[in-house]
Amino acid sequence: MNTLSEENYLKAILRISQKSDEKITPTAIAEALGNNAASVVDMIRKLTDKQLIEYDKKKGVRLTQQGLKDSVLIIRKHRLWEVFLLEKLGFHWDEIHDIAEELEHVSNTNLADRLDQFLGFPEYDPHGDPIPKANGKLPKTFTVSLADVKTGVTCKVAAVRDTSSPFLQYLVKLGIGIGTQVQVLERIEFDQSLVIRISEQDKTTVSQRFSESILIS
Amino acid sequence: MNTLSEENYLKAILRISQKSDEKITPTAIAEALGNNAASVVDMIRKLTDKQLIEYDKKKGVRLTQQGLKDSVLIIRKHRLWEVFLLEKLGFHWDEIHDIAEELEHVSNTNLADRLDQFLGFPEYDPHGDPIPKANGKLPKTFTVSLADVKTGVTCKVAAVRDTSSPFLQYLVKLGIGIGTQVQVLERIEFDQSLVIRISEQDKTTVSQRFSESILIS
DNA sequence: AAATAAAATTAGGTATAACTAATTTTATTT
DNA sequence: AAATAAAATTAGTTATACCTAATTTTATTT
Repeated sequence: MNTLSEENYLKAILRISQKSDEKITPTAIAEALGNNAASVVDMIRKLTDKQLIEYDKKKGVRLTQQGLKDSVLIIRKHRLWEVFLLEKLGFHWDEIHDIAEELEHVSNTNLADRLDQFLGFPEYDPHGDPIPKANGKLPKTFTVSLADVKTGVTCKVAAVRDTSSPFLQYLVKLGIGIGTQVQVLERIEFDQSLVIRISEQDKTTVSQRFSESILIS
Repeated sequence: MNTLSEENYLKAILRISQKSDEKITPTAIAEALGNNAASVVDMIRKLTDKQLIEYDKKKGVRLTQQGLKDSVLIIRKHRLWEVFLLEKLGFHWDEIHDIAEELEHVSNTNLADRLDQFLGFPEYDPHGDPIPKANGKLPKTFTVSLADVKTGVTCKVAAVRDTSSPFLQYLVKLGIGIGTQVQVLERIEFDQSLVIRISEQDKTTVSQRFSESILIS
């Protein structure tokens, strides 16, 4: 079994690898976890010894088969618990991430599968992220962000790239949730901010960083 | 906030205080947690500094108001999660304790109350133990054990004092659950074992240790 | 290619929470 | 009351997982 820290490293490595295809450096992991790079080097050694990752200066950090399996399970549990917290317990969008960060480490073998069944085998979590199946397979993921949508086009919010409270609270304030229709009205060249229409509401302007955090379908 | 270890100590202290009125010694805590007495002395200092307990060689260890509040909340979470695991996820009687040991440490402020509501404000957990209310109050507890029942009397199983897998699996095998009718047919003087009738079944003999672990109403 | 900057690594240190072994204190026998 | 046993405590050690500071390696400029 893996410790809490080990699990958090595995999860971070998986998330980084999903975000881009660049090689995963100790610095990137340090940044993702808010840890010192020296600590990361320690943990890389530990995870390598446990055969959960492989590390090569040229290729960076890679998950082994076992490491991938373990980290996908953590993500699976995280997202299932998020569905549970929102749908069953009535928590708000911006509260569930932090609680799921703790719940994901509860370690019983059957827990994820039973929870999955109890929830009716959901495919996406409340942020639109795909929930890995029991066999490790992922439903299809959305990768086009609102920032890449052409002017005039109307699309639907499919997922969010940022699960932090401030971001999600801002979305609530704007009236944006998963499935909300958004039309891109104008792109301001100066700073790539977007003028958008959210469902039937008045126009709003949002920053580039904001539009990059919204994935659409 | 309290660490995982601190929480486990608080919980152990509460449980010991509920079991008997004798003073709580470092040795008793060490035994309950399976730790070395020296470790317990360290932790007593820490919890005293945090004003969660008071320690006096004469009076032993006592929970302060805050310590009591914290430890009751842990027990509350533990027992609520047990109900969830059994009723909602379909885990068996003997599986839920260990999972709840992990779940009880998840720390969101509203989690226990929301879970409580979701479960319909249950009063007892699947082992018959009373679930502390949000205000810290306990439903009435059963304290008479099967070992104290007079010969000939029929009673109902209200709770179990032991939540270990082997014990619970034995209960399942015998056909005993919370609410099961049990009649005491004979008490063997030699070793205080009991001959009992479980609902309508044939007679069985059970040991003293066994009958002491069953609380009745 | 040399100089500089950035990244990775090593060395050594800290806090937590456990441990063993030795000692002191308290309780129980004789 | 002295002897013995048990309990509590202290002193010192270990593993985990982090840290800072210094050094080495690698990458980027000039």
